[in-house]
Amino acid sequence: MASRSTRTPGIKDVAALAGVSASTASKALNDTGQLRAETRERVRRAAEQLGFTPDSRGRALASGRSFTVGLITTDSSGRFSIPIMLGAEDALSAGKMALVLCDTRDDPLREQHYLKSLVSRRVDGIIVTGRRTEAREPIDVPIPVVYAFSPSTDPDDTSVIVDDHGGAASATRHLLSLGREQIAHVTGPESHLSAGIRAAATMGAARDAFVGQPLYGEWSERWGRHAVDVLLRAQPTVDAITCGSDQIARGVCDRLRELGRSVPYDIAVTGYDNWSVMALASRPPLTTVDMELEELGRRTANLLLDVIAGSPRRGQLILPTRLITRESTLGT
Amino acid sequence: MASRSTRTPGIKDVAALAGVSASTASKALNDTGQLRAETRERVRRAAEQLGFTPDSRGRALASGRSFTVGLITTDSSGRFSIPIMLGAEDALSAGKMALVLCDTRDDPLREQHYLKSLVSRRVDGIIVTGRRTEAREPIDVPIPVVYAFSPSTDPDDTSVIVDDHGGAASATRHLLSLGREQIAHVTGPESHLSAGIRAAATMGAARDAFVGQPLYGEWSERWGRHAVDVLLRAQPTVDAITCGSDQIARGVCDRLRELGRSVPYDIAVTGYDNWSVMALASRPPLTTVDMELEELGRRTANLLLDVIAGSPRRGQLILPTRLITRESTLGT
DNA sequence: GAAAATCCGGAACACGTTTTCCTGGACGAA
DNA sequence: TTCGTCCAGGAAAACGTGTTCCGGATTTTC
Repeated sequence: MASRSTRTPGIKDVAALAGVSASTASKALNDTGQLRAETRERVRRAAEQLGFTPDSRGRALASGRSFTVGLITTDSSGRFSIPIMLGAEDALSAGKMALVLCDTRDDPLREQHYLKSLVSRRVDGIIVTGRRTEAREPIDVPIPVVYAFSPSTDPDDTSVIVDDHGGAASATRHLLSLGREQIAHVTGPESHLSAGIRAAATMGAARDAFVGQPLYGEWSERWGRHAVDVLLRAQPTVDAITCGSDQIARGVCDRLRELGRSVPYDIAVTGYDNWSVMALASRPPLTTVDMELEELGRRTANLLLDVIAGSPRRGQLILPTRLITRESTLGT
Repeated sequence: MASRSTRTPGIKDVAALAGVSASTASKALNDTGQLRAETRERVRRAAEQLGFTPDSRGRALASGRSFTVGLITTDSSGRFSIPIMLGAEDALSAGKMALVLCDTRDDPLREQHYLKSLVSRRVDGIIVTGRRTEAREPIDVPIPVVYAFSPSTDPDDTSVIVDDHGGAASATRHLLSLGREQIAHVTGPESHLSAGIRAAATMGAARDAFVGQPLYGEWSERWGRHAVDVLLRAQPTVDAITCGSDQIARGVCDRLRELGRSVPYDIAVTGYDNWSVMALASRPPLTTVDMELEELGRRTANLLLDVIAGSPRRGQLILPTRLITRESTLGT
């Protein structure tokens, strides 16, 4: 009875079983065209009986779209790319789109290779993301592109980025609202854009309450611990420390505890990133700024879908952060 | 001169420019068939001039393959899935395959949805991975499948897993070789397969040197800290602690330091996972077991490629771990 | 110089679907 | 009865590539 071997059934098999033509079967299954309800139902039953699944390669060819988008990340082992990726994947799968993953490992050659591959697959769009907030060179492809987290250097490109300034400012305002009057800032390398922006935002929001200069170092717990020593020597009366990352903040908390300073009663501490393994494991748990990267990924994907659908939205979309308050800044 | 608008050029455009037929152009570009070298070169130049990129949808349709594999993960935010994913992507991209990402978020409904989508895309194969080492129900698709990290409950399926027993044993043997004579074990929930296996392996390798019973708790720094108190009360002369995870080990180290016990001189400590943010940030840095998950991802992908190519390799492939020695077990 | 072998390239088809166009029939209205 | 309208469904083209087959052209061989 099996026509050939047990090949996966095509629409023609369904059509044959239902006693109609392939085109009629297509219309029946896609709820298009003019068909009798009875015919539609018959085709539908035939499809179910055969376990028919439409071959999207054929569909892609016919529709001119591939229902696939590519995600190019320079470094997906980084903890920023991953939530973005997941958010994008979530939003895309809701729209029946698939996401193909391309990790360039920061290698321009690999990036070229992936771009060719994506163009060759006639991907409907591309999301480009990076591990730093610095703007990056745009990619050159005849396909809609949206940049996430790292914007394109071309302001006419579509980019979705985090409001780093607002995030840092919100942490500082939170400390001010708790009555803190001497706020210091410990962060990563001065050469990193995000470190500079967060430092500037902190100083801007703290105004007279800011003490000393931002302490630039590296994104590590060790630097956080060391910075405490430096800071207390210069500013012994400091009552709050905002940090450029949760790692630094955790180091700061550890060192303060070792020195017998109570967090938050003597000194309040804030982090940045809401990286749960740091923010929650810290003693005490950290008040921190969540960049809502998964939401950023979702928004990026939806923006890309809009562009694909024909309504391009140029320029930078700046998404707000969210302040998560925990014990490291409890009110006194 | 442009035939229509600035459409992306097809092979027919290349053929027209080179003054040959489409089929000849195909042969020229794929180094197949019988063509004069001069013709080949002419076509090649035409392709380059037009910036021609073959449409892989057409190729997929014609070849019956999609050059795509799906990766189903129950939870890609987990830190185990990510390196596996990256390794797989790396191995696949070398073989001109693309990886489409499906994060089920542990929702059976989403899993079904993704499976349908992958089947519909006529994916060449599927990699299934999970965040626990427990075996999982196999998926039912007419497509080659390889399971990574979480094997299939069907022993005839192809699975690639970590040698958890060997990993834990290697850490213990390492401690024995350093002359440690009273080894304890602190790990996660007893209900977790990996916790049980690692505990059994530790006891088996330590033999008489094992003291007390494995301490089961949770995979957290807090439990590690607490376990130290429990352990020192019962076994005050313990000189080595193997932990079921780096998080636990970090907590253990922290608490020991607070109690004035030196790691490694008084008590040596080992972790598990080589999760850099824990293992390197710990004081002191942790000797730990690296499951080499990226390599596991690569092996999985290559195995899948083999299956796709027609040489199925059934059963479980158990990959070795690697012991990374750091200061937490320095020789005395 | 003719037959055979070799080389080159084109035409046609296959892949699976969607879509456009078209036909045959049913039905209603004049 | 006849014409027009509408509906259900079929035939064919289109998407872009790879592959198979075949004929014409060129070279080789006797």
